[in-house]
Amino acid sequence: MNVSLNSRPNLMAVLEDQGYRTTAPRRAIIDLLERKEEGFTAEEISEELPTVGRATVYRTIKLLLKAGVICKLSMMDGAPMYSLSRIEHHHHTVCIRCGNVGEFRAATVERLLRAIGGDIPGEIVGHRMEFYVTCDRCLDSVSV
Amino acid sequence: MNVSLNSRPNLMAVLEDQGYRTTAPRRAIIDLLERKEEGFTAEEISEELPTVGRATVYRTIKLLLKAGVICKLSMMDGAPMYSLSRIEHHHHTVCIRCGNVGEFRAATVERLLRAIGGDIPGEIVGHRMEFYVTCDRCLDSVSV
DNA sequence: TCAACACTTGATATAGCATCTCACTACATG
DNA sequence: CATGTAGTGAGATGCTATATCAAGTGTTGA
Repeated sequence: MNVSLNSRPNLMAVLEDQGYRTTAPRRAIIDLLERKEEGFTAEEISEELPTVGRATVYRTIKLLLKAGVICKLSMMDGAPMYSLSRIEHHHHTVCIRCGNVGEFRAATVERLLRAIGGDIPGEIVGHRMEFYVTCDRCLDSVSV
Repeated sequence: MNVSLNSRPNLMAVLEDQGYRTTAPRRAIIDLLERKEEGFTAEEISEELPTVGRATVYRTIKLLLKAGVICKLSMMDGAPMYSLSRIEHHHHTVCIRCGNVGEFRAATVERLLRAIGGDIPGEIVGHRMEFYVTCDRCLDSVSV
């Protein structure tokens, strides 16, 4: 099913709502992102759009991050990558073989966070949680 | 066995066990780390030991990381920092005001990980989990 | 003991990700 | 459609970290 495409916000509209202008470079970047099914790196976007300056790529990514419509996450070795957000508050799985990014929203996680709040001294102001996996597709390609 | 009296391992001994030589620069770095109560950055170590080359600082940190006696973690903005490991498998709290790093090992977390294993397609090979807090000390200093 | 060899080191260059600078461009509003 | 300003690109710069490589230094074995 193709729910994912429909459930994605219109990224350009999100930026417009924040008072940012619609410009050709931003549109090019966003069009590219909206066609991506997987996670992506900033450098990859920059390479695929040679006419757009790197600074603009990073600037636009930053705007989208602040708007909350994309997420920044890390590969297991710390290399940064980005991914479109499909659901409100979620966490990520990153395949260490193919780089494919998944999202999940387990109620268990939310319960955990509340439970841990009591164990931790001080006030929790944020968290980071990522799971590194070998995805089913990659598991198949290994065993076959 | 290289179990020291307090719960921290003897870092130099850990490296020796892996076949690495005891050298003056390594000893200097490790002595400094063992006196640190809080998290630290590589650059900070390098500045406090001007006679030791940066490369050696990073190399030694990497060895200790591989040996599992220190952890690499991220501040909320992604800036890297390191911390001595005191307990086997744990997670971190990082104070966003003072940078103090805490460790905790909540049984809840381990249960969560197992529970999530079922929800996630593919095979989990690792994870990253950090909590950003304002620690009690900093909360006090704000309210006083 | 000591020489030989392999491990280590430091200075420097380089890599990867990201931001800053600043003159120039082009969007949106009056 | 002129104007003010947000936005842009080229290139410099910053930061964390690693690669290179000649020179230095632990350890081993005779």
